[in-house]
Amino acid sequence: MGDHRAKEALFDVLVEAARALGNGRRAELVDVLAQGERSVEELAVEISQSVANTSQHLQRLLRAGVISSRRSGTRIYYSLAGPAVERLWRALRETAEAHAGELGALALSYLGDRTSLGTINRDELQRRLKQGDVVVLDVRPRPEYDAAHIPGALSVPVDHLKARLSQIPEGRDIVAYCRGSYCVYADDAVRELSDDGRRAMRLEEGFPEWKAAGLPVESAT
Amino acid sequence: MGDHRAKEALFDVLVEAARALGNGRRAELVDVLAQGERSVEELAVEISQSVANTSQHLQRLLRAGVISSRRSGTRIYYSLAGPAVERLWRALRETAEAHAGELGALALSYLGDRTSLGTINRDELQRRLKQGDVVVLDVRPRPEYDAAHIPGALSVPVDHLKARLSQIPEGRDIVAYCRGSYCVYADDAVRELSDDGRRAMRLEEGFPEWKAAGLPVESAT
DNA sequence: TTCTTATTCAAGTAGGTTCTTGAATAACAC
DNA sequence: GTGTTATTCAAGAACCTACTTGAATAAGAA
Repeated sequence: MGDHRAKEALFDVLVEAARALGNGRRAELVDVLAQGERSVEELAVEISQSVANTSQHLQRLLRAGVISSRRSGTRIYYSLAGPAVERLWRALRETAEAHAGELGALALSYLGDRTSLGTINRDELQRRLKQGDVVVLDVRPRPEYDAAHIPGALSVPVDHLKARLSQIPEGRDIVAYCRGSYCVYADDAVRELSDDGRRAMRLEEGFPEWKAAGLPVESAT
Repeated sequence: MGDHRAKEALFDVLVEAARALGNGRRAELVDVLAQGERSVEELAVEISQSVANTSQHLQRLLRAGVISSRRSGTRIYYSLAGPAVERLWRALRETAEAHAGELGALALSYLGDRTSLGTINRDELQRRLKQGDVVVLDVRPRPEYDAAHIPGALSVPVDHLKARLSQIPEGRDIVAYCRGSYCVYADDAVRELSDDGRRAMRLEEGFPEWKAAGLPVESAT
């Protein structure tokens, strides 16, 4: 038994990644980085924080081994450190879901009422993609589409959707997807498409889950 | 887009479980509870903290949905809230391992030099158990063995090992297991058994991983 | 070189966390 | 009822965190 000092030190280190993820803004950063690498300024915009604050959060995540960075000219690009981090972030969301607690009410107030939205899961989408009777829209911001997307998906960031409605092929069902179940972009897109009289539904989860399931992925060279 | 207040609130809640796990003492509690339910006082002893402090940590974990409690007479027993928590705790350890960083040095100082210890993995242990050419020792504290253990394992808590050396069947290899890779009990047992001239090795991971892999489990009564 | 842009650093303030101590409950035995 | 044991609550001291502001680097362009 003995050395409880060394044991404490060991567990204090094991827990560093949890401390890093234990902040809403840093969790938002990880959720965005799960889509692909991004620069500091882009990330600051995504999480609605100052660049200085975002930089400090990123450094905390970096020290904890949750993300890694590379320099390209004057910009620094951050990305998730590896698949263990993706599993960690997923397990965290699942733990929160299992707890229910306030989560339901908060999700409702952020995501709105989802009961009327049609959904489709990964396996079925994959089948219908093979049959070719479906149009897939990637409604995430453009840099995330460029980093990687579902093969054949069209990039239509949700804030450009209204202007580009006419360019979306007709005669087939539309499936919109975004970052994951806590992302509103696909919901908003499905509502807008439905209002326009199109048959639209959202992919149940998001791109990271598609990729993690080992399904095919395409990226802009 | 729209309501970044509601988004912040949502992520703040998603992250509650990470904050709860983001403390070495609470992580130790989770590591013990992964073996089975325990009372407050038992847990306080395990993590070398006062009962009042342990109680406060437990309540924090409870509020975050990481553990659950049941009362039995004058005692309150805590246990992990569900399988998502086990995955969370595992992903956290894996993230720390992938980062390396200080972890290596700290693990060495707490666990000692492991290079000379023989190990065996789950699959091989299961095969040798079927052949019956191996003695399995559960060297965790007794309440953890009582909660659940590998079928056929003998309970020999590591601090009783010296006194019970003579009771361990001879002529077969010995495999000791405990809580997991960051638990020293099996290491200490293997060293002691080797010093006594027995052929001994440790199970690579611990009981929770055995159980999570869907392998058979046995419990007292 | 100087200018520009992206990022990081440093210092300060408001608020949160951890552990301690001693008192308060809650269930049970007598 | 009283006494006993297990657990929780409350208040306080030392320390850590999150965000702000303004200055400092570092790479590249002119």
